[in-house]
Amino acid sequence: MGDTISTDAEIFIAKFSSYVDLSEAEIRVIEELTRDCMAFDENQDIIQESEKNASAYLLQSGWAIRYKIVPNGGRQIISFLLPGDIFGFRESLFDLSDDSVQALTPVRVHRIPAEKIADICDNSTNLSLALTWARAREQAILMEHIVRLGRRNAYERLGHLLLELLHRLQLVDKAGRSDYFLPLTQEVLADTLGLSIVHVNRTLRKLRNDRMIELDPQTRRLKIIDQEALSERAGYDQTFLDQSALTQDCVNDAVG
Amino acid sequence: MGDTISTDAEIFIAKFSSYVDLSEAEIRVIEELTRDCMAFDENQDIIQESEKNASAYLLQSGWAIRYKIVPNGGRQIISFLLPGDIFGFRESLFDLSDDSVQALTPVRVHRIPAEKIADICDNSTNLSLALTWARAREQAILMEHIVRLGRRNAYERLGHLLLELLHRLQLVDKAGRSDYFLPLTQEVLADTLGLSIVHVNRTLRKLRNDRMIELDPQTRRLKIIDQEALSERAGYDQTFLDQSALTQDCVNDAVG
DNA sequence: CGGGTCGTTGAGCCGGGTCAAGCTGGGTGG
DNA sequence: CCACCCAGCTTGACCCGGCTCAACGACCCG
Repeated sequence: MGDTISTDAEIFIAKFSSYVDLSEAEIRVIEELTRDCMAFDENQDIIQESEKNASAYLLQSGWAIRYKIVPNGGRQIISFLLPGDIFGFRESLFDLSDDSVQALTPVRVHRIPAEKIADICDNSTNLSLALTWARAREQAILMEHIVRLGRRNAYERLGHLLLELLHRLQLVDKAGRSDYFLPLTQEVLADTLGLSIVHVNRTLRKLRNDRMIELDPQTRRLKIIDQEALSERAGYDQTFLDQSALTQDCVNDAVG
Repeated sequence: MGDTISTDAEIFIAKFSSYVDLSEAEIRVIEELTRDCMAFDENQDIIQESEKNASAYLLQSGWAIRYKIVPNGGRQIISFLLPGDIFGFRESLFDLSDDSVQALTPVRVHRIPAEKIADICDNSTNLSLALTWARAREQAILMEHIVRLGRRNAYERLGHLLLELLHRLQLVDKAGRSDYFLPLTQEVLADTLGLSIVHVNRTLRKLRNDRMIELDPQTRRLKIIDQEALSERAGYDQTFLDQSALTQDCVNDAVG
């Protein structure tokens, strides 16, 4: 993550620009939104369970997770929040949302009060569309996670997740061609994939032995050696992430 | 489902009314939207994989599933679509959405072209909010499904799902106090819960033996004998479905 | 130097999968 | 009206992927 970003707005401008043409004014709006910023430490909660908080957040840097605790004490990680992601809007609609968002690494976010969101959406179809698109994409990722949990074995789950993270990070320029910084403990992987820590450990070993990945537990650098082979083996199809798949036709239809 | 609905609009009006106050004009919009209607037979696809179709659907009657096929031939059911549900909007944003929607029973839907959606949202904050809320709720259900698959055993998964369906059906007046018509084969349950057919069968038997449920495979009538006990046993908390949890504060914030 | 967090490995067990067979009831054609 | 078929349900026997328990190792930090 040693890249240099001149302003915090850049990552969001780049992300949105890949599927809509932003005007000068819209770019200025984004720059204003990203002017002030909140920092969270590792393991600190960003949104607490049952917090009534009508605002959204732009994730500037670092990794976060959305998770729920089940009655018997277990934790299920629902999704990863990566730089460039937007979150927290849905929660604001419910009095009680029983999921929480927590920083996995030091994190920087930009908070957007709900009234500002409404204001922005009213005044810019492009930005309104961007928000709609971000939510649609988030939903596609959740659906893929359901398939991963329901119909894949441990080896496939791990391979599939590692590929998804690679591609999501690449879209925001936070990964190399085949490697990235993976700040996850084996416990976090286990709680994401519905597996035990021990089995995650053994499955990672298998992936290493098969020369699918290289992972240095010290530096936390993950390298996917053969994306093609791993995609095949894990049943990975990155269609669900493609933002280029948004056609201008659809855009026009959707905004009327 | 022998209830009498004077017009198709009623179910949606009732649903939306539970968290926003609809104006006369908005009610007329809904009535117009539900004027014409498409019918699908059992097992017929409503939205095909990779269909580029910029429209949304209101589900009037019947059950449908959203699912994906995995490379090795398995099927994962991602969600159930019940009367009163809205679907198909997200798909319209992507060129390729790799999930499909299929009727489980005979189904009636109202199709809404994308430009009409945009038009409606522009002219009614209430209806725009309703759409936003419906999406948020759908996402909450997906998240709960992830927890179910990742951190619960077969017994809990089944119990949890049967309770969720009861409560969702009750909200649209399609279930009794503790029983409903469940048009699902054990294969459908298996593909939803990430289990094998055989194990679903045995687990249903356990639920019956424990006097948690009664289920007649012929009539397909399911009765949940002790909701309290089953909720406890399955770790079920219906918070994630509560629409009353939408506070007026939030509404005001969200629409600015 | 001691404690804490995370990773690693072995041994044994069990929840749930697989395979295979039989059952049941409704639908269809002769 | 019966014979057959077929989809869905049921049950038994066996197996295996993944879990649990337990111990140990490696590193970091105070």
